[in-house]
Amino acid sequence: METEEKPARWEGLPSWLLGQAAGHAQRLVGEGFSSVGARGYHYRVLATLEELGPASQAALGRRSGIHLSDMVATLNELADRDLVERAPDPSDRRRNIITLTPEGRRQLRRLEKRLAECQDELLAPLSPEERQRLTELLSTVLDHHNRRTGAPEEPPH
Amino acid sequence: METEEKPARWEGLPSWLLGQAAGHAQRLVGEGFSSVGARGYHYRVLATLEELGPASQAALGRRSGIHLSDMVATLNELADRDLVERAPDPSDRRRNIITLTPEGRRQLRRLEKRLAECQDELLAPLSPEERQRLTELLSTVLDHHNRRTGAPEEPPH
DNA sequence: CCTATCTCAGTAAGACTGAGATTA
DNA sequence: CTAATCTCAGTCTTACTGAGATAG
Repeated sequence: METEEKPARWEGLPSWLLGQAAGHAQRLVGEGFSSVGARGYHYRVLATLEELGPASQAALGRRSGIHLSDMVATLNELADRDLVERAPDPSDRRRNIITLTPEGRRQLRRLEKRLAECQDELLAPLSPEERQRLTELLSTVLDHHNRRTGAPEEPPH
Repeated sequence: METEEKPARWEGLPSWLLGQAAGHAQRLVGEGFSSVGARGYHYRVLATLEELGPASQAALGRRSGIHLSDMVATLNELADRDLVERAPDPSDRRRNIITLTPEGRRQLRRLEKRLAECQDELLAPLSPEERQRLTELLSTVLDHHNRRTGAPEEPPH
């Protein structure tokens, strides 16, 4: 009964498959994060903050790869929820010093738990060897393009 | 001198790798398309139109997976460039019949050429066997999630 | 009455651009 | 004067939501 639906001509293209798979990944992770009232930028800032310790917004942005202008909005949201504290730096009054609160650290633990669960759900149909293989192939592609498109490194000063 | 930059803790996660790789893919394809004044939706509509022949906006949307509301804007743009023609359907006055113009078909040929070049550039660092393997792994993941998330098929009627 | 079709306005996330104010 | 820091207000793409008008 015509349950047949031939795929559109673009559905076999690697760029399409990547986009679709990334879409599922983002949906899963996004759902996991939003189930505890967060989104991707929140996780990245909290994780960077745990790694660096108290830091300026500019330092957080450089390390996490988030633009300064987005950092402002993200920190507003995190501070509203008391997950970080924003205090002026007495030794350089241009800066804000951002500090992870105990509640922020607990939130980070929750987000990392969700994140791990999502990875597993994302790769559910693959064996451990296949998961490894996929990760390697993606890393190879990524290294190639990050080299020629300017890695997460400092641009011309 | 400290050219070392340890990756952030999330940079090895499959969901992150997928997102980054998809980002490169989208950038490459987007650049290819915009070099001839188009974007992704334009290609998808033109390709669907060539496959279906003249069709209503709703039919195009169902087949191409583009929302009706986005279809309106996309067809406005394509019609402005004389790549499609929009004419009322005399036999059902709710409908518009969309037709591919000769210039639209030429544009589609250009877009498909760009698209093929982009796939090659995207997978440049991989051997033919690796490209095949990556495609298979992605398809496996995709099939899994499309089954449980409602495929591009008709939802509850 | 109910559904299909088309249109318009708005949202969301992530990434990015530009401008301005303040201070080193 | 230059450069760094922070803030605010936009843009862009893809995808989706809701409301309304028209017509079958």
